Amino acid sequence: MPSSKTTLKDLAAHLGLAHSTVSRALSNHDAISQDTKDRVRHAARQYGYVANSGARLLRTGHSQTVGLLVPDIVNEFYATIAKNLADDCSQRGHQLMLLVSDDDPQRELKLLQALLETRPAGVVVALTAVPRKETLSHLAGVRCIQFLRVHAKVQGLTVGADDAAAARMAIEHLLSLGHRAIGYVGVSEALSTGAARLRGYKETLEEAGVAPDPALIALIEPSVQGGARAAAQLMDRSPRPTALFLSSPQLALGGAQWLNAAKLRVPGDVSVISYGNSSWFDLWGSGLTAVSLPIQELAATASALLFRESGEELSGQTSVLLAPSLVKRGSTARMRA
Amino acid sequence: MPSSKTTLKDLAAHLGLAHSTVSRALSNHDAISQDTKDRVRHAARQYGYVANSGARLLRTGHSQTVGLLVPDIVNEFYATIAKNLADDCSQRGHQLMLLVSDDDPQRELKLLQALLETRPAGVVVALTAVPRKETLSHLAGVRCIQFLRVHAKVQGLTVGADDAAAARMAIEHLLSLGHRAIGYVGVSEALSTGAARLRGYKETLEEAGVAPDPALIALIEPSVQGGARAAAQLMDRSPRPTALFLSSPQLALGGAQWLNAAKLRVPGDVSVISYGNSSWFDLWGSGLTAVSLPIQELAATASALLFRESGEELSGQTSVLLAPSLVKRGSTARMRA
DNA sequence: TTGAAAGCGCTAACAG
DNA sequence: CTGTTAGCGCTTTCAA
Repeated sequence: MPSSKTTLKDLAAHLGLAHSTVSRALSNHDAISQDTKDRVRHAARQYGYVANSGARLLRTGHSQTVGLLVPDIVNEFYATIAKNLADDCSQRGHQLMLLVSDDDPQRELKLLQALLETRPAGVVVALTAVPRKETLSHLAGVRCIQFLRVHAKVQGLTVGADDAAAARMAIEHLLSLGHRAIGYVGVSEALSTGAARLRGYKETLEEAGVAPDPALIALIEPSVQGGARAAAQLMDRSPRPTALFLSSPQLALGGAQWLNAAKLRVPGDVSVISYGNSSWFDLWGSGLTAVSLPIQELAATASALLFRESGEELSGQTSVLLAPSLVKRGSTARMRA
Repeated sequence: MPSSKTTLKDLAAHLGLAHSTVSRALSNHDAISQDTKDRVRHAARQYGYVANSGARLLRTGHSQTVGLLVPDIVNEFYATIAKNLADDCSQRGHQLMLLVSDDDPQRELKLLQALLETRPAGVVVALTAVPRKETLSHLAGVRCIQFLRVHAKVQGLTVGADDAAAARMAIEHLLSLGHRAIGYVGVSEALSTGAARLRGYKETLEEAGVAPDPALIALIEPSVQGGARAAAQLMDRSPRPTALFLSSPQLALGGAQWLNAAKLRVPGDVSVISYGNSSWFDLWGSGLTAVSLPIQELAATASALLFRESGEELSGQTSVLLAPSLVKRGSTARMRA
């Protein structure tokens, strides 16, 4: 009669063993005879024994739980890190707790508190722009990897993309095609990613002798709707920008939808370049030129760092910054005279 | 000195209270004075007290953990149910454990076993095509909602789309445009979804007096690469099919990429219709016609059912089947004479 | 190679 | 309204 109510003691009683012996057999302890292990495992299977992780946690003081805190799991970036973490967890016998903050600092705090109750082995986080103070202090007590978004106040390792370099790459590409009136659609500077991209945009323009025009900069929440609204705002001006840098895949999606709806021709009426990767980038028109992130590699790196042996110490505050690359497709072209 | 090593007893000692009183204060028990609650909460905050969920689980016998078992979290369907579940969990003070099977039955079993160790409140699953027997028996002991994919052997509620009706809708659309040689790209019949869609395809053709041609049916693993390969296989035949039904968004992505690469014109050379929803469907060419799922509604329903009060009993084996709808875009056209 | 025993931190029944 | 007490199931010494 299989039942998850069976305990170690039940098994032990059935087998005429001490429950400590059963425990050792199940955890494959050296000092247990193969015969005993076999008998125990058979009985466990027969009874449908399922260990109680609570008892283990209580005894050992820590769990095999790993947390992943992200603003949005539908976003391909975060889904990819989730996939990688899940893979590594299942290989190593860890569990993955998913915390979705929806970019709400209060919710983020609540989720993190609940995670800490499990005494997790570690956590990978992409924090909200302005986290609660308690969130930060909670994070100080855990092994923590920051993914993409980086807060200076959080210690631990950091895995991200070189966002400033990415923006620079995008703008240099547009400049090389003769564009000067380049619109920027981005997210709040409160986000490390938003700040870095905007900085890259401005600096690159300035170095080329083009003064950044505040009217060509639209900062907005990182949603599809936001992208559409920002594109509308920029393209409805006159004179129009001749090129657009959409600084995230979400924003790019909204922008692309709006451009389609507005019947603007790309790159005829406006060149468009995006940041990031999405499956649809090579499907839209003649392809959407983009500065691509090594997203898979970023995710794999974050996961590997989380699970690294404490032997291979990296200095207290280390950051891995991966370089983006330009993928030219059909949406950018030389500016018409 | 905040530290998550502080226990209830520490707090109690500091406050000169019994630890049971502290416990009650923290869980907002009725029979505790407001003053005591305030003092306790203040002290807890001050000491950075974090409860030990293991001790609670050990004592109560159940956790607030909810599991989500899916084959692939990058897939938008599953990411959406994850988002919905995460939302509801955080509202109700539950935790979300993410189990990604990668469509591997053995891994699926391992993940489920680990989940059961937490004595979860429930689980939402999209099982592999042929799960291990133990997986099924484990599921019998938990509150379980099947999402999209349905196994007859698993009891509990079921939330899915009417896949047969969806395929029928797609094929009827193509038939009405004059197509007869309609290729089908789908997944294994071992999956309930794969079987239902193929059945809808065949039956609809037969009812229209068209004998399904086995050479026009490509069953393949549900990946982007699979979609590309299947499209190639079907379109390289001669005579070519004049229309293609791509029976999942993943397959559609692969198919679209292959058609682009092969420089086939859509709908000029071939009409294409897909199943499901993806952000890029209206961005590809003049738009990809699709039979759309109420994906958000499905996810919300599954989550709501999981959290339903046991009061609102639904009969033992109930299934919610939501209807798809046809979204006409530019990729389907009347067959050329 | 196995057994005996202690105790992790919490909740809840019972007592006051 | 608060205190006392027992015990959840497990791991891990220490003994044998």
